[in-house]
Amino acid sequence: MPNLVDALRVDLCAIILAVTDGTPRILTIRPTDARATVADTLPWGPLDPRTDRTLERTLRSWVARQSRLSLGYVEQLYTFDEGRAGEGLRRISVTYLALVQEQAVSQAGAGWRNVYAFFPWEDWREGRPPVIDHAILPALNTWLARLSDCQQAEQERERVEIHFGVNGVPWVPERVLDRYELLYQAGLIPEAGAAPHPAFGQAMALNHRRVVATALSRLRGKIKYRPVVFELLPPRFTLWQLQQVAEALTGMSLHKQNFRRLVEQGGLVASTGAFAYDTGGRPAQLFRFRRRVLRERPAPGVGLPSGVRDS
Amino acid sequence: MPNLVDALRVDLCAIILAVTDGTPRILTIRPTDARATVADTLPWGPLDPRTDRTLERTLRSWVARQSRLSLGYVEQLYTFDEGRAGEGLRRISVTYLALVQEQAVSQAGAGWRNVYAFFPWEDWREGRPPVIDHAILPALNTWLARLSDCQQAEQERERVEIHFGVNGVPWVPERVLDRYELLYQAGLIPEAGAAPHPAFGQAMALNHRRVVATALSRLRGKIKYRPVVFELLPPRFTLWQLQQVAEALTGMSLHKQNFRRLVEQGGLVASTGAFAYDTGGRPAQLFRFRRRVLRERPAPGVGLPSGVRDS
DNA sequence: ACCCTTTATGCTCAACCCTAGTATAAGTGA
DNA sequence: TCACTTATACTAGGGTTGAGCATAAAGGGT
Repeated sequence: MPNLVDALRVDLCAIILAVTDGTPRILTIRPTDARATVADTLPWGPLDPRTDRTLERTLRSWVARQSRLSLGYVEQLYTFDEGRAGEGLRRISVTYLALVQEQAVSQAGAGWRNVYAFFPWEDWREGRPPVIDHAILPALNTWLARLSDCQQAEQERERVEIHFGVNGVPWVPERVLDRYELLYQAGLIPEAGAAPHPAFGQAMALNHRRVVATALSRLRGKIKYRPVVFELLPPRFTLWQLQQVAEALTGMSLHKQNFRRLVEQGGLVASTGAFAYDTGGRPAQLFRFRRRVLRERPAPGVGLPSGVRDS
Repeated sequence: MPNLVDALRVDLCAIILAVTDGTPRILTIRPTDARATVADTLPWGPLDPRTDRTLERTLRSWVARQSRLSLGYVEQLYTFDEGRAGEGLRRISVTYLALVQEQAVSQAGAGWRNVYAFFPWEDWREGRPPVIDHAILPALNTWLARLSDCQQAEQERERVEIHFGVNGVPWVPERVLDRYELLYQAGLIPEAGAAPHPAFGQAMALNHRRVVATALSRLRGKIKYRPVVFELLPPRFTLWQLQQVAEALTGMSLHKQNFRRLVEQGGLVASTGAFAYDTGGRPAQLFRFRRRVLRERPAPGVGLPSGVRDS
């Protein structure tokens, strides 16, 4: 039996998400390597198998070291096999998703980046992004046309339809990862180091863009049955703030009155009695998250996006 | 910087699930170690970082070696930190969930075990399992009573209520893992090697029972928005077979007529024109899964259990 | 004071879906 | 034939959702 404990490293990688002013942002680290055009990375670091206590704790400490952030809500996302790097080192990376309220980061190189800069086709809040019809679908179609195997081409065409909402297929926000992988297989995702493409989004180092896609997929799914949005909000918030966060994550606009009815009748929030006066119009009640809802309802979440836009 | 590539091993672990005659079963391996009362394990094996190509491929080959099964549908489940074993070896295990149709396994030691033998409190198909009120809640209550810190006791009491459906809180099938962890923390889960407890279920080796709990949680959640059940069925099936599989997984009985309407109107199945005559009554149409539903609906799944029982 | 703009919030109607049944169809075996 | 079993059709009532109209309450300008 070969020696299995050599040439193997486990890395921990964090995607830290916040929503400010209706923009979902992730924390990135710009490597201080001044040589080439280095792409941003997510905060990450290796596990020391002898001294580190748990995976999550190690992750937190790497994040603290690289960004001085202390994380609250954290969940494990996915474990990627990175294959063998140059000198034969096998890398496995375990990724985590953290939700925080955006805060200034003083650490050099660390900063917040708009998620939709990496996935321009995912933001439907202003309607179907033109980039889909102008750039993405044409590129996918030429890729399909070049496929020689007819049967496979048909299958891939179906994937395009399903994931990008063509021919009457509805757009499904959660399919972020499927869309990313489709574009990747079609050779349309610029590699790290390449110039950012206005239609296909900014690059990141390593496979970090895939990690972000995984996170967004998971989050868009989870928001519907778990009250995770509240991790991104201050303790007291207006319903409009809540809605903006939900919209920022799902990339969809929601009907304001119905959203209000949903969260209020759903018992997700309770009024604090206080008001916010800086709304520009009538003052808005300040609400707080009602933890008790967890007892009352099986799957409390904020309304699923039906693609409706506020007038 | 310390040498990080020593004393670390990544294991791959599979939970392989099938449903036969309304019983959900998992594939277990009985170690051939004849010494002590060895508990069953799931199929697993270490990753060889130098020769193995991908995590999933390695997993498949371990399963094939230990049970001669060849897996179809496989998804990654969770990555566990197993801590340091005796001699300082740090173990990480990446677990996968596979869905198959049950088939005979000839390999020595391999066999199928009823999932609910490990989690007797999770099967509500015959109504609320008596074991909850007779054994589990009393044991949890004495545990709560012993907690000294009053505030923590209140929090833990709330967890019990939420997860076990006390005081009008609805029973939520997906919370399998939460319930397992609660019982574990309360010291009520027998360790591997202990005699199986009729109320708290059979033991498994290592943390494998936690892995199974994780899998069941995931599956019960996923069944509602993804057509995963069909992986467990033959290509042609009756609606009653389909319902039995759904019930076996969720642990809930469903209203037959409504279930039929749901899957039929939902476009999940299509009639094949053939009939099954061995039903004991009127012959039943044979259906097949309608793959095209993936195009039409955002989240096609089989109806959520509302705890209704067929008369 | 009055009007206009802005945002928050209340309310309604119709379409749709789900729940819990009742009723009927089509086999089997006595 | 009847009794029994399972499959399948249909329906009445309640709840939820989608979409829009209407009103409330602030600020600013005149």
